[in-house]
Amino acid sequence: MGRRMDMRFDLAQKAQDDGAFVMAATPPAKGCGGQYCDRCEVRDQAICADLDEKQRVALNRIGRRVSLQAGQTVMWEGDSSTLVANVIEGTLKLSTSTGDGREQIVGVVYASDFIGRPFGARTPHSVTALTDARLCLYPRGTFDGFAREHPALEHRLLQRTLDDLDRTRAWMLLLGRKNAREKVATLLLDMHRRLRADRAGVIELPLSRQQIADVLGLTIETVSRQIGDLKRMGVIALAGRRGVRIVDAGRLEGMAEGE
Amino acid sequence: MGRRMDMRFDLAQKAQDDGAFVMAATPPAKGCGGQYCDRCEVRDQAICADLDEKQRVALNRIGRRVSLQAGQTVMWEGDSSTLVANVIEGTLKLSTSTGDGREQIVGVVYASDFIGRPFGARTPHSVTALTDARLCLYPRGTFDGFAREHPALEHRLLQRTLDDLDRTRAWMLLLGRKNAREKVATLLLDMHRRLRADRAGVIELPLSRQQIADVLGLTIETVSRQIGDLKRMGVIALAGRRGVRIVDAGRLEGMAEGE
DNA sequence: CTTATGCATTGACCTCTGTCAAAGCCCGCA
DNA sequence: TGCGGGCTTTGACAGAGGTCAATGCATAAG
Repeated sequence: MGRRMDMRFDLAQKAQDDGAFVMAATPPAKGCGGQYCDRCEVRDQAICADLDEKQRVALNRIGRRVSLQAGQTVMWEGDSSTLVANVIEGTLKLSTSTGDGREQIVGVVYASDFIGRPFGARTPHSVTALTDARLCLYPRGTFDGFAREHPALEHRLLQRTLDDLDRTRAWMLLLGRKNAREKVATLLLDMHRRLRADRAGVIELPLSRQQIADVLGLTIETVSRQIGDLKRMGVIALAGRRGVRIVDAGRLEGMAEGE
Repeated sequence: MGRRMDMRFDLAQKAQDDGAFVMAATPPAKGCGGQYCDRCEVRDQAICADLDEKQRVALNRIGRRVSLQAGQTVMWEGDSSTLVANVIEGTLKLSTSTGDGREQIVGVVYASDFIGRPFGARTPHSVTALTDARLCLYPRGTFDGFAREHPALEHRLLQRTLDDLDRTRAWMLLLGRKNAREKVATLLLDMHRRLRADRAGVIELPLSRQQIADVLGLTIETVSRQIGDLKRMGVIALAGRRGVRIVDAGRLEGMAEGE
């Protein structure tokens, strides 16, 4: 565990520095009269979708756009909860760690997803950008107040949270009861469902091997071996470090279920 | 896996029969004018806490009380979502299974908790009584409508769902990254926090060894060995099959964190 | 109080996954 | 185009936890 732990602390340190830098360097919030929303890429999927023009302008007034680079951390596990946000673009991870540095990724969020902990004092997990990303960021207290006054927003947030909970519980079955082969197969299928493949059918994974291991509760070596096996068996094909093409989806699905 | 699987199917079958029987045998719903709520044991903790008298009467009119015996299942994974409920008394488990019968308990719910999947078509996991229990049961569609018209109720539901999600994600760290000793220690501490100990300091676990294994992603044998070790080390004492007394809480906490 | 039944414990063994260590190979950079 | 560093792969080995099987022991029925 020594090796792994050291690496963790390096990463955490690095991310923290980067994160602090970016947050400080972001221009101050300014009222932007809703013009962002009009051309917002996710406005029909995000929790603000059911707000009318006037409400959206009001919400916009309390938020601001922020850009993140891959690797930057927006929120830290255990910190007091001061920010929430909509993801406009990019992929981020939610993660927790044990005291001795073992990490578990507890969620991966995509464009239009919501992050942060509204109505609560503490952030229960860290949030880190896996790719470059853009957020629509709100101060938590202000957002809470706005949400309480807009049931349509709260309802959307509830729906989203219920869906997250379902997905998270489904992932518990994977963590507790699936073996390495089933875990890797399930993840590849899951990513294939969420990410768009290019014309060659290749998807670009937003996760490194170590991060895949952290999602699946495995080590990087086991992940590497499983992916290698799947490639040798002709079920998937690899394109560089992050590219994957699913060659035999049926067989991969069978493997995900342990057949 | 053969042995385990057979047992699973027996259990599932048995529970299903029992469950069907009880649900059919329950007297039909009748308007009860809110008199149940007045003496409800959980009315200040459940999601109905913030409703006023009139609203509570209206909610009560769409619900009914149901008693369950230990082992009975109220909802099945994958079924269409037709019921939601408040838990008045007792402990229940939420569980999912793989196609070949491996089970994972994805949640344990106690008095005042909410069960079922509002605003969704499918029940994502089964719900089974671990002890005798009493529920305040609502038809899902009717409940959904009521909730949409009562933001105070939806807000409580949101808060509860956010808390559940936090707890569930914390459990993912345990499933993915903790070893058997840490898992068992964590569970015992968690139960000790939730359940009231008698004057001798003994808590009665609502879970059998197999169910503990299903919560922790272990086998019954590993759970048994770990509990045996903790007893031999003098960290806990056992009283019958279900009784546990924590002798050295500090040491147990250390073990839960992997020290 | 005795007995039967099912849950729990214990033991022996094995396998999957983790650990440690050494190459290998992308990919950005010069 | 060549180089360097970090990520990834591969190999050898160890050990935690799973599997199979037998025994022990609460609990409830008689």
